[in-house]
Amino acid sequence: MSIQTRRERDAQKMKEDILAAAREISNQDGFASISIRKIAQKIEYTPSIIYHYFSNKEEILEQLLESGYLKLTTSLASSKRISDNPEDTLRIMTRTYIEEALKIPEEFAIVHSDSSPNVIKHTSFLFEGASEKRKAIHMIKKCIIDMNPQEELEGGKVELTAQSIAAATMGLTLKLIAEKNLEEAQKKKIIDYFSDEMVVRMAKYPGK
Amino acid sequence: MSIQTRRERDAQKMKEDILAAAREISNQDGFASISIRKIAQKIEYTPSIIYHYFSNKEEILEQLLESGYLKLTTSLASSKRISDNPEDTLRIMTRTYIEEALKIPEEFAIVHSDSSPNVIKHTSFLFEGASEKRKAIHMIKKCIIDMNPQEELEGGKVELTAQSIAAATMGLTLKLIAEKNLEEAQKKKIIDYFSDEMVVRMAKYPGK
Amino acid sequence: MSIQTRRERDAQKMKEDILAAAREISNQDGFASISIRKIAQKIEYTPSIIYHYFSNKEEILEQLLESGYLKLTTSLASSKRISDNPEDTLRIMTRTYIEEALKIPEEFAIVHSDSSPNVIKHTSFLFEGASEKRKAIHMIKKCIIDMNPQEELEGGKVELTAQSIAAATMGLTLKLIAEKNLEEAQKKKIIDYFSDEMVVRMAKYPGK
Amino acid sequence: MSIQTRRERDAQKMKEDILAAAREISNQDGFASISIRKIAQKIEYTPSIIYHYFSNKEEILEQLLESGYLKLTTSLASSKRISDNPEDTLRIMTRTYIEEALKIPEEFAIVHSDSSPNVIKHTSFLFEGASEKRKAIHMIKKCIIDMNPQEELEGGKVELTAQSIAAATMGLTLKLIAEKNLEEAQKKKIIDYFSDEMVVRMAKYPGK
DNA sequence: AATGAATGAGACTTCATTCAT
DNA sequence: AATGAATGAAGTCTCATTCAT
Repeated sequence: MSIQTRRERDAQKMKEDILAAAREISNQDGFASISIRKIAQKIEYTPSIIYHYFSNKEEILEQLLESGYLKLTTSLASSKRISDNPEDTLRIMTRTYIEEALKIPEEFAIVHSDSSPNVIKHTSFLFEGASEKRKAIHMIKKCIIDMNPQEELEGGKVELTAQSIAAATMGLTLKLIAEKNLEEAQKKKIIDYFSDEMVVRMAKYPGK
Repeated sequence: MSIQTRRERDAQKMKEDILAAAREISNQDGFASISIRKIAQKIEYTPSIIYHYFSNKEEILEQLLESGYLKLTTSLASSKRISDNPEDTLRIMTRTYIEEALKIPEEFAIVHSDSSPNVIKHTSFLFEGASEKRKAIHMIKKCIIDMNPQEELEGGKVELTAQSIAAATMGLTLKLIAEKNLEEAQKKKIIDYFSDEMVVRMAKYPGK
Repeated sequence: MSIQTRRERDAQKMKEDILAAAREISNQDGFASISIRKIAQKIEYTPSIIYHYFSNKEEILEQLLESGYLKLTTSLASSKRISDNPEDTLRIMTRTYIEEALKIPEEFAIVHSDSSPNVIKHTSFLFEGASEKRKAIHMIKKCIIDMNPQEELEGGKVELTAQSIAAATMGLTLKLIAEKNLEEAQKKKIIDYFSDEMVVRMAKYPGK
Repeated sequence: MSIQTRRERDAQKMKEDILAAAREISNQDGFASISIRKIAQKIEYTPSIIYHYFSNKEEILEQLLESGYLKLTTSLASSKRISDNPEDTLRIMTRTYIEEALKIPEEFAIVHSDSSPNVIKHTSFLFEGASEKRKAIHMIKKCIIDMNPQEELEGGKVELTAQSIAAATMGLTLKLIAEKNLEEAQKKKIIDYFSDEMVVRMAKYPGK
C-alpha cells in the first residue's frame, strides 16, 4: 500500500470517527446538542482538528443525516428480492423498513422531521408523481397493483394509497422511536400486527 | 374583583404573552431557537422578568408543548358529537386531527418527535392499555367496534388497530408538515383520501 | 438625581471606560489588535458584559474613531477665533491641527488611512465642492482669499489650494505619528517651520 | 547552470510567488487580512511549506513592504534624468511618485502608516540629515537649491523645505488612495495642480 | 522539497441565569 | 413587578506554528 493510500485511509478513518462520535452524542443527548467541542472531547482531539476533515459543523450534520438515510434506503432496496408473493413482499418491506430505522433512531427522526429544502429534496414522497420518482413508493405501488388483480385501478388512487402506506409506516416508526421505553414484547406485537395485517389491509381494495 | 384576583389575572396574562411570544419564535425560526432573550425582546420586557413567571426556560418549553397538545386533544374531543355513524365519526375525527395539527405545525412536530419523559408521559399511546388511558385511542377503538358489529373482536387486536390508525394519522400529519411546500391541491387530495377512505379501510376487518 | 439618571450616568461611564480601554490598547499594540477580550481584561470584567453596552465589536471601533475625529474637529473649530490676521489664523489652525492629532495618534492614523465608506463619508475632502461641505477646507479657503486681496482668484483654484494644504498638513501629521521616535527638538523644528512658513507660502499666490 | 544555482533560482521564484500571493490578498481584502493559510491556498501549496522559505509571517510582511517601497524609489530615481530644468524635474518627480504609488495603493498606505522600527528604518525622512541619507529628499533638496540661485540658503531650512514637500506629497497620495471613489476628472485636476503649481510654490523662496 | 496532522491560543458572540435595587 | 448589571459556560471558527514523515 502506498503512503498516499494509507494516508487517505487514515483520513477516512478519522472522518468516520468524527461522524461516529457525532452519532453517539446525537443518540445520547439529541441531535440538536451535537457540538464540535463535544465531538472533539469524545475523539480526544482538539476542536480545531475537526476543521481539517470537515469544513464546518453543517457538513458534519449533513453527512450524518445522509449516511443514515442511505443505510435505510439501501437496506430497503435489498428486501425486494425476498418473495414473489406481493402480499409478503409488502409485509417484508414494511418490517425491514421499521427494523432498520430503529437501528438509527435519532437520524431517522431528524431526517423525517427536518423540513429544510436540502433534506426534503431527498425525503419527500407526498408530491404527485412520487410513485415514479421514489423507489420505495414505486415498490409499494407495484405490490398494490399485484394484490388487486381484478380491480380496475385508477392510477391516482393507487399512488395515494402507496403514499398513505408509506406515511403510516413512517409514523409508526417515529412513534416507536419516541416511545423508546416501550416494553420489548409490546413493541414486537405492534410491529408484527402492523406489518403483517394492517399494511395488507391498507393495500387491499375492499371488495365491492 | 379583589386586588388579588386581579393580580392573578394579570400574571396569567403575562404568562400567556410569554408563551405566545415563544410560539411565534418557534413558528418563525424553529422550536430549537427559542431563547429567553428573544422572548423578552418580543414582549418588550427584560429577560429577567420572565423568571418571575417561569422558573426556567424548560418550564416555558414544556408548557408550550403541553398547550399545543391540549388544543389538539380538546378540538379532537369536540368532534365526536358530530355524527352517530361510527364510520363518519372516524372520518371526521381524522380530518379534524390533521387540520388542527396543521395549525400548530412546529409544536406538533416537536411534541411527536420529542422523546423526553416529560413529553412522552402525555403523548405516548403505543403501550398496552392505551385504549383505556388515552381518550383519542379510546374513541378510535369505539368506532372500530361499532364498525365491525358481527365480528368477534379480540380486545388486544382492536387496541392494536386503533394504535396503528393513530400512528398512521400522526405520520401523515408529520409528513404534511415537513413537506410544507406541497401544492395545496395535492395536500387536499391526500387528506381527503386518507381520512375518507384509508382510515375506514384500516378500521374495517376484512370479511373472512 | 433620580435613580434613572444615575443609572444612565453609570452606563455612560461604563461605555466610556470600555472605549478608554480600547483606546489604550490601540495606542499600545495598534488599532488592529483591539479585541473584546483585551478590553474586558483591562476593565476587569468578563467579555460578555461588553455586549451589554455595545452590540458588537464594530460598534466599539466606530465610536472610537468617531470620538477621535470629533475631538480633532472641535478643537480645530475653536482655533479660528484667535486672530484677525488671516496669515496668523492659518498658522494657528495648522499648528492646532497637528498638535491635537498627535494627542490621539493611533486614531488619527486609522481615520485617515481607512477607506471604508463609513469613514470616508466623514473624512474625505478632495472632492469638488469640499470647500462648501467641509468646515476645515472652508476655513482654509477663507484664509487664502483674505491673504490674496489683490488677486483675481479663480474659485476652483482656491479650493484646490485649500485641499492641497489640508492634504499636506495631514501628510506631515501622519509622518510625525509614524516616526514616533523622532527627537523632540527636530519634531518641534519641523512643526514650526511647516506651520509658520510653509503653509503660508502654499497659500500665497506668487506675484506675477 | 549548476544544480545548485538552479535550485536557488527555484527557491527565489517560490519566494516571489509567495510574496505575489500576499500582495494580491492585500489588494483584495486589505493588508491586515493576509494570512499564511490564504497565501498557501493561492499558491496551491500547504501552509507548512511557506515556512521553508520564510521563517514566519512577519518576515513575509516585511519583505512585502520593502519590495513595495523599493519599486517606488527605483521608479522615482529613474525620473530624474528627464529634464535639466529643476522646476520641471520637481514637477515630474512629484507626479511620478504619486502615479507609481497609486499602482500599489495598499502597500503604499501600509508602508507610510506603519511605525514599526523595521519599516521606519526605511521610510523615515523627517530626521535631521535626511537630505543626506534619503535619496528622494536629496533630490528635492537639489531642485530647491537650483531653483533659488540668488538666495543665500541656510542648509537647515532647505532640508526642512524638502522634508515638507515630501510629507505633503505623501499626504496627498495617501488621501487619494483613501478616497478611492473620487471621480477620475477631479483626481487628475488635483494631481495636476499639486505637482505643477503647488510643489513649485513650496520650493520657491518668496522674494523679499 | 513538501505534506498532512495536530495543537493551543485566541477571536467574536449568544445564552441562561442570578442578584441587588 | 420590573430592571439592568453581571457572570460563566459554551458555541463556532481562524490562525500561526510545529513536527514527523
